[in-house]
Amino acid sequence: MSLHALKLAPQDCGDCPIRHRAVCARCDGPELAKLEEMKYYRSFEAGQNVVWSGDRMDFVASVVSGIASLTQTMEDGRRQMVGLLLPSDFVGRPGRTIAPYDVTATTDLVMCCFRRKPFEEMMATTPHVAQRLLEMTLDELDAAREWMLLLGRKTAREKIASLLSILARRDVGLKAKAAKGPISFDLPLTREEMADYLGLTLETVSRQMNALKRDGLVELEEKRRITVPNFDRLMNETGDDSDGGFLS
Amino acid sequence: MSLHALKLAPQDCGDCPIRHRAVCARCDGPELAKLEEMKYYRSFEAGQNVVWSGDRMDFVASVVSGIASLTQTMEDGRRQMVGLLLPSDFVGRPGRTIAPYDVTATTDLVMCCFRRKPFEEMMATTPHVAQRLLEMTLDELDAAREWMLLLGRKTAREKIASLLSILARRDVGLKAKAAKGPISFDLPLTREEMADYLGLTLETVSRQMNALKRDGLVELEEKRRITVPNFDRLMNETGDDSDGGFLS
DNA sequence: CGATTGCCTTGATCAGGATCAAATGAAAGG
DNA sequence: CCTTTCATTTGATCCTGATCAAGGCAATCG
Repeated sequence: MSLHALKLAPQDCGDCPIRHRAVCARCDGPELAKLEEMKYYRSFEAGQNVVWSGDRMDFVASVVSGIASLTQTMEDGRRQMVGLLLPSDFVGRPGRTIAPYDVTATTDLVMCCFRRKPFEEMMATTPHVAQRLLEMTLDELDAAREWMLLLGRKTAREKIASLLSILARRDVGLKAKAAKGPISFDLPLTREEMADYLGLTLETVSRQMNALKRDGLVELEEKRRITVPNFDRLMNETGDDSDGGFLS
Repeated sequence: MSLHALKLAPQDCGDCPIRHRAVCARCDGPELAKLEEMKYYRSFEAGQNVVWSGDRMDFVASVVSGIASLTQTMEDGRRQMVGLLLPSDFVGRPGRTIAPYDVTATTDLVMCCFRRKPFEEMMATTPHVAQRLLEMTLDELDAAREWMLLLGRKTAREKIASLLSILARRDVGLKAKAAKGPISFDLPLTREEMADYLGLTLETVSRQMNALKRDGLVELEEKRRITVPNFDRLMNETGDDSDGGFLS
């Protein structure tokens, strides 16, 4: 029986473009058994809320399948996505009981949960877990800072191109990128969610998507099905360095 | 003899508005001695560069005094600040040798450094240090996400008000905030640095600063000396929830 | 002392996205 | 089949903040 969240070690998926965020990549003795017995699963439908900002959250979890988003909302309704949780990403902060953001299932979602109290106790006695969690958190911090550059300084077109290239990489892997073949994938976000991710309005997202289509940078056969004929040409629109230094 | 970075435990400075980020708040035996013998100090003048993005960085450090900033720059020169390091903040990522950002001394700066290799070794054998570092990193991640909301969704005026209220809190503490008296502090940033922090141009920063002054929300006797007569009125301009849930 | 330099302010104009409004299209339901 | 709903597109207009261009002011230096 598989312990999803715990078995994914980075070295197990060398090609994967996403930084895997297994809770514990290195422990395989009693700690794993302890985690195994405290875990449980929860499923959510697309659009369903997982926790509200301000709620008590007495579990930590990692995403098994599907996508969840973290969003912040201002009183007047302005919204900003601040995190996008992909499979194997971790959510919940040891030591903090109140959720600081809304967590929402963007697609159908399965999470592997651990009650916070025993998880924290285990962390205190198992150095590997704390270290792995630190690594993961540092990766997330780097991603957040990349995102800050996007929000603060990129144009609408660059923002869209950046998001699409992130999703393309995630779905297809760096190998495919190197291969320079066309890349196809499903957009897991609505126009509005994309707008919340990018700090734009949904109208601007729509217009810029169609602009990229007009310019032949992407093909949009079905509104939510994207094909990128030439990844490098898309990258040129992102404003990022050509190498796209994504992983360390 | 003081081990600056290590002696600051959160509970030692209850009033301080800034989340202290001591490397090790809880260890006080052999680990402290080990850290003590591997530490060394480096000083920088205002404006001086500490590391360039892409450089090899074979130390980790914590800020003793002064302010440093982390910035990202695009090829065409657009710049975004992604971190502001205040005293007791930590910089440098265990496990990563290449600096992902430019680190610059914004004011005169003293840092307490540890060579990376021995620091990492110590981390591996001292669970408290990894746990403390995890806490600090999670705090930083929360700050980054707050910052993302600012960059993505706030107006120029709200951005300025937010920055000023952060600085005001830092310099004076929550107690003073509660006391509702006027708050004075020195701006440690130029208009351009503020702009890079906020995702604006320096002209817009200048205009909005003067607008806040005209509206009586701040007083600017000397361009870099700020007085906030009524903190709550400034907070109302930030767009944040009134409570200003700053710490946990 | 005048010249230079760095930082800040101010003004005029422009443009990228936001906003408001309406239409389209596809899927779901009665 | 018609209606409803939701996601998306498209159009017209507006406005915030960017851009371009000068000018002020204080500190520093020759």
